[in-house]
Amino acid sequence: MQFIAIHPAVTRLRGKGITMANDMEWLRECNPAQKKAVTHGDGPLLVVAGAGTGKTRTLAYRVAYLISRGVSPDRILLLTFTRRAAEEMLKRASSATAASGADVRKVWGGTFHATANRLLRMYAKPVGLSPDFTIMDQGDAEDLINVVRHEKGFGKSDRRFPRKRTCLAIYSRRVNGTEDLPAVLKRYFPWCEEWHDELKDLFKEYVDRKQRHNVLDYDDLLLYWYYLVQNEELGKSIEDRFDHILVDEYQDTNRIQAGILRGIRQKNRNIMVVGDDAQSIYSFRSATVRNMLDFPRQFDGATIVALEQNYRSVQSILTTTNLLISQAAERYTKDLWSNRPEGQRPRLITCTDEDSQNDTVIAAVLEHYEQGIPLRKQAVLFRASYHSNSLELALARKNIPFHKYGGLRFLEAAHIKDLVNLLRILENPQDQIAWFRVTQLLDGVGPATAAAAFTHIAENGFNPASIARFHAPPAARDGFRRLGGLMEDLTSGYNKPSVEIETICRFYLPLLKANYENPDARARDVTHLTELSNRYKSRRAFLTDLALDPPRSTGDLAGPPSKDDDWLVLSTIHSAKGCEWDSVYLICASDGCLPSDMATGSQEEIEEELRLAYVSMTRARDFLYVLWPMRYYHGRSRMGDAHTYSQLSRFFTDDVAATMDTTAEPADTLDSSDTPSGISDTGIASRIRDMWE
DNA sequence: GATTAAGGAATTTTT
DNA sequence: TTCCTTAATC
Repeated sequence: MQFIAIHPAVTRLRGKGITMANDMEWLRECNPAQKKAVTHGDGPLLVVAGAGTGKTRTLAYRVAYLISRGVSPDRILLLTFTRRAAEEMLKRASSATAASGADVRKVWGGTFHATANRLLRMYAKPVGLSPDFTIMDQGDAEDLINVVRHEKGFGKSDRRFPRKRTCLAIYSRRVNGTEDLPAVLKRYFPWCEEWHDELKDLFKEYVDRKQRHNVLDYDDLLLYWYYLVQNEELGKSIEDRFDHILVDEYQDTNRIQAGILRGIRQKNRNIMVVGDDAQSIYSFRSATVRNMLDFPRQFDGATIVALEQNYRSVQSILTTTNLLISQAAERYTKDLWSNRPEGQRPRLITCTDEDSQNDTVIAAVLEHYEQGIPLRKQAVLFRASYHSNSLELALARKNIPFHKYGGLRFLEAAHIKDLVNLLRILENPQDQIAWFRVTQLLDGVGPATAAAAFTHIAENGFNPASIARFHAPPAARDGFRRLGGLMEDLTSGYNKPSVEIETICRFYLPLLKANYENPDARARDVTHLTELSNRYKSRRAFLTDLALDPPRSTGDLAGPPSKDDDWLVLSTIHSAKGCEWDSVYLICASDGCLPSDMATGSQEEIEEELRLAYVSMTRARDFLYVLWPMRYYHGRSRMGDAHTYSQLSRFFTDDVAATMDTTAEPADTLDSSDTPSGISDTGIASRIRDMWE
């Protein structure tokens, strides 16, 4: 025991260049390229890591290596795409360095946004923020934009003003990229160009409003951090905190993020970035692979290491995915290879319609389950959240438990927002959006009364309890009295967040029953939120985590699934990033879904869709199924059978399909039951279309 | 004048 | 299923 305790000091004394053979047993798990990255000395390092090449392992061991070389854990900054990814890496680093007694938990690990939050609270004063700022999620930001938009009277004309979501997207593009507003509009939102002046006005007021109300949106977290490090003194202070900076998923960072890194790596050039240009799928968030490509220029003398051995997939899957991604015009990473056996060829399955697609997926999932692959090692992936709607119903009918990741999340449900906004009022009574939302829950209160109520609050020094004295219109008086009572209860003393939520529930649950449909399911969500809050000591930490690292999955529809703690994973491709499963089912692989009809405007957009297909298929270890329905039903089935015919995604060219086993599901309707099996798409339709190209 | 109910439209991906 | 406008009602 004592030996272990003095061990870190001993290793530090040994200095550089001497390996600690016993310590680094785990280095043997690395292949030569990984080892080169892990044991890299000082200076910038770019790791180009293809899918499944052991990126997590490399980053984790790099952290472990640095610590075993005497770097203090709290002087390491590990930036990842999700908090889960950071936790996973630190867990592995922790077991590798267990003997040294170093506390890996002290590593600064997390997303850019979470790190920004932590730093901005420390440096709030010099940045001009109050340290108790609250963070708006996307929905809040949209609401604030909406309020300003209505105040300004935009949208009153005969031409339709952009929707609030679009407004925020434009704003976000503008601040995260390098283009000015006219350029952003022209390039990404051409149909909004006529609104340039109004939008500019809107954004000006939006920014002003955020600052006055002491709230930050997601973009602000990065922006304030960026401007913080532009200040020479403060930038240096942050630079000095970190001996080493490691960045994961570098292909999905934007210009601001790269600027932040440059700002805190002026003198100290110890920075390692890891990425794969073939997996860049976040350009809608202004991410650009240019960051990766420009890295060697921005950090002179950078060492470049490429990881090309894939440990994840069987060779036959790689054959298909390599061929698929080779269609990309711009590509810098090489083909991947694997030592794993040939394995089962990926299957390309044509289904008559969505129902048949659902049946096929479920049958295959169950078959693999019978063979011993638990449900949680199988995943159904899709381009857009709603693509899984009918599958979710089918799974629920068959009592197959599932969790869905991505898309509409827990936090975006109206009733959860209500509760969170009640908490947010307590945390930051200047938060206008929170007040708007909460007061409009009351009977007889609309935008006008809500605005008057907020003015009242502002005039009373933002004291929440003062809402009780607000002169409400008769119809709303009772509601305001009860809200006032609640605020008095809540501000009368300190309580844990979970206690506050319970108090709030006594006020809120009756409103929930009155205002929403299926109140029972929603009440269950409320209970779930209460349980979540139990883990937190402070309200601020709870709210911050909800905004920056929201609960990601919903498993509601399938009833209480956790019976045996096993569930099928349903996920958007974006949310599947970085994950792997034994068996993967890519559904809705038809043109219009993947590539999405929304993203076929330019060559760049289509290429990003191709990379999405690539990301989804490279998640698979042993089995890969690609399915597409020939027919989609829409409409509520009232109108008979309104449907459209679709085609196989353009990414599955004849060449790609030739590396897969193609099957057409036996049709169960008369009109197509004569289709000979084995023949899917003869390409006739596309040839007919080609005449008009 | 403000609220609410109702009808029609549109619907990517996420920190 | 949510968003947004319009029409009816308090």
